[in-house]
Amino acid sequence: MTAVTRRERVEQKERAILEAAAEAFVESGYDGARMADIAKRAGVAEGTVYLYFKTKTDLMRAFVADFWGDLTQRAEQAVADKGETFEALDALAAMHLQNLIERFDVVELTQSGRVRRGDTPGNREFMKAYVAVFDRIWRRGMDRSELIETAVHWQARDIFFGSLEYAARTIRLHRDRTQASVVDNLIETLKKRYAVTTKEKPSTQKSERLLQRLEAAVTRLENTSNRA
Amino acid sequence: MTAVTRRERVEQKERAILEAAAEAFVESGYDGARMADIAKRAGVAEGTVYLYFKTKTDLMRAFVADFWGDLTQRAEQAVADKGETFEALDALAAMHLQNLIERFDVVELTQSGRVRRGDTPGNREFMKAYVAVFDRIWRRGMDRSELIETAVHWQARDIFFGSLEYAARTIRLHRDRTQASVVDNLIETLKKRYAVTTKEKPSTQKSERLLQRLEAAVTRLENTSNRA
Amino acid sequence: MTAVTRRERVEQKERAILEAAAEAFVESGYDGARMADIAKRAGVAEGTVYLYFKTKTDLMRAFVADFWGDLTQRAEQAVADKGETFEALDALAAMHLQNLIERFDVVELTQSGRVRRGDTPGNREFMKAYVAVFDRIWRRGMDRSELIETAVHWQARDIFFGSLEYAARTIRLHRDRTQASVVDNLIETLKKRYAVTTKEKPSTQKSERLLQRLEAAVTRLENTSNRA
Amino acid sequence: MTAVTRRERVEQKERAILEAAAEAFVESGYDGARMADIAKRAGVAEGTVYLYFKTKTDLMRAFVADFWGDLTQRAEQAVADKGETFEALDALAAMHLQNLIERFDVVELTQSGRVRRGDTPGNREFMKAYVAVFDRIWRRGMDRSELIETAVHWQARDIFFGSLEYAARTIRLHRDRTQASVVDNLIETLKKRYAVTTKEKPSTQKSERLLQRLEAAVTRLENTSNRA
DNA sequence: GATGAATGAGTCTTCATTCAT
DNA sequence: GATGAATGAAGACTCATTCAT
Repeated sequence: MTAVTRRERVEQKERAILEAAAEAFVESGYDGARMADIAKRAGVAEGTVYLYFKTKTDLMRAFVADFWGDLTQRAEQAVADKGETFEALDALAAMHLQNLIERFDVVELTQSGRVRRGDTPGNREFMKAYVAVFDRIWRRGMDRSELIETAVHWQARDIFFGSLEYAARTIRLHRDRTQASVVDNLIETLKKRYAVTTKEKPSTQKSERLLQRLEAAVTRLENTSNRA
Repeated sequence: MTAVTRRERVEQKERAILEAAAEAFVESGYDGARMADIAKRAGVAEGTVYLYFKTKTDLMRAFVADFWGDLTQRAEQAVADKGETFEALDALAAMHLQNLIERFDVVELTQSGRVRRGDTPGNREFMKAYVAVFDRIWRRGMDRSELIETAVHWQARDIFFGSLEYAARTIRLHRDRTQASVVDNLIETLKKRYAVTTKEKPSTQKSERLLQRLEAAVTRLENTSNRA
Repeated sequence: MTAVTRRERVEQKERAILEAAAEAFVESGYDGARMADIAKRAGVAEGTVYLYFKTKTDLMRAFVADFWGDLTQRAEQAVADKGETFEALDALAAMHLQNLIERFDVVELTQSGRVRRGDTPGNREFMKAYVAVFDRIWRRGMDRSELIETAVHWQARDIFFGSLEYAARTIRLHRDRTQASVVDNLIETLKKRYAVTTKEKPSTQKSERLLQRLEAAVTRLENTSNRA
Repeated sequence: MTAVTRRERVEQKERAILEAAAEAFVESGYDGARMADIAKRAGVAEGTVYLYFKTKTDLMRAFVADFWGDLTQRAEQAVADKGETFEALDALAAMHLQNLIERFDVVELTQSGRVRRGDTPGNREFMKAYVAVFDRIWRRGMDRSELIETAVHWQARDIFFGSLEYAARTIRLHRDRTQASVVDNLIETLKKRYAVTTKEKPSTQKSERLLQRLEAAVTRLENTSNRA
């Protein structure tokens, strides 16, 4: 009944395995998960799993890709209709925090650089796509001059994702902390730091820009001498 | 020179094993690490490891405790002589980021709540002691009215540690980003959000700081070129 | 010839493992036997053994059950067509002694209540089924009045099995002793003690019966006072 | 205080180890017993055990020898003052059964031909000395013509020891069976088979014996009820 | 003689992967 | 394509025995 064409049937089975893998990996981590268990959960024979995924590592990779792809899509939707920069960031933050909390295990499993032996070189790729959602908002904010000119893109990004991730961790332990307050505070903080206030004196801005250039130069110097 | 009393020798061996374990765990994670390998690295027989640590899990536990204890101590020292709140936070941030970058693997391994199967219930305990260093600074800042009254302690903490952690991750991938700039930006951000404003022009402070860095960088350059 | 259906092949392999285990256990005892060795003897890989028996203990259990089941069956057959009590006992004794001598190691291994660590709780169960063969003969002998009324069932049983077991042990050491002579002597002894002789004066019988009742009463008394 | 001469101190330590070994072996069997545990129980260092016994096997051997030596001595004492053959056998049987029941684990451990790997080739030797007590009685019985001329020595011995051993096993499981009744029945059986009949009414003897037991039981009862 | 820390060979067991059906 | 029985390498842990102090 469900699925008729050969192609559909294949995809359906692949999906089943992937979902089974997700469960197993999240429950027990990469090493803890058993292929036999995954097969059973997916309702297929052990050997069958290997028809779809060459190795356990491969299955892990696929699972991670799948997960982040899904997340990215959701993030993009959440942001789609937001016009103003901080409004969009607010929406993204809310969505992200929600995702982090809901699927914390996966995120953790996924991004811990080296999911120990499931060596998934390329995990980062999927996360990049996700992070790109933020980047787009930010760039547009700069274009629209809703963000101060001296804002350093990646620094803001670190604060954005870093804070949320950490918050997700603590929120799980302290159920009295609300997601909303975390998001509000983060946005407020970013605003205070990066939003363009019309009152700001241009002269300040100018010297600030100069400082910024100096900063870049010094950083380059530091790196140069460090490497030497 | 190399230990004489029985007690010293025992402690020395325990330390050797712990260090070997650290290496192995960091390199390969809990599951990936091999007891045989740890023993070899420590220069003892396999069975000997079990004289000091009842099980692999136990060894992991000891390693984690050891690591965080050390980190905490270092953080406390770094902060000890700092009076003003943001000065102290600056020092702590610098130290923390340094630690994170240097021993990123361990931190990751350690704090990913569930190092899968090495189940180290109580890891959080060690981190708590570490986080307490921040808490003390913050509370004093409130007492001294250097922080705005509406500041929410834990939110600030999330931003502080979250940003640094995330930054550590990205810095490892983008060598052109400096630790100093990350710290500067974070402190600046926190100030903008939580500092009680005293009219003082912030740019002055900042440029001063930059001058210091510039001086240091140039000095290094001079040394480098002298050597070449 | 050598099995065709899947089911047959599986059973064949299980049997092979069980037989290999029997050999190993008998040769070296529970602790002495090596799973690797059993696997090799059975012509399968080490892991395969674990597909059929969850653990070494489990394998031991199966082996013991198997062995006694087989023995019981053989004993029942041997006795099947014997009518008169002592004739049946003779057949059983011959069969039992034969079994004991042939598979002495197993019996010893098996019944030494505590095969140390192969802890086979329930071994006794299998032996019970075996002993039941004797019991049936004895009860019928009582019913048919071929045994004196005062005969105590379990005492006779102890002599029967005890003598044979011990004899099996000594026969193995002194090859000049024949099984037949042992069985003959045992049956003769039991006859002298428990067979109904028509010549016996009724008066004697009567007093004997009285003594028997007294005996029972005393035994009860002894137990009572012991327990108190 | 206890033990002064060097020799005494040594023997005392050896005894301590032997006793510790006995405990361990009986509790856990040969393979189950740990040398470290034995050392601890004996209150000496692990290495010390090896100063007294070359190997674990050796220790086992010594323990077995010790055990049977003691048993033999007790059996000889029990029999010492008995004149008539069956009287002596009765005493020996009672003593033996008592021993078997009390120290069943050891006997089992000891005599199970191959205490698996503790390979004690020579265990039999110790048992031989024990069995010799029976042999002496029997031979004297033949000399005195208290036993029929056709009696086969070893067959009688098998029945004697075999029955008692088996009975010991069952008695442990059925506490309502008394040792006395087992011994009585065994002696009665042997008499019926091997005693030279002297017309004397056996019932008399038996009833006499029963009277003794009755008296003893009643006495115990009296004491019991007094206490209550 | 005594100690007990150190050794390392030897065990059971697991599990990713293969392959005959 | 699917199955699942079979494989066997690998790993944590134990414990009799040794030996430097």
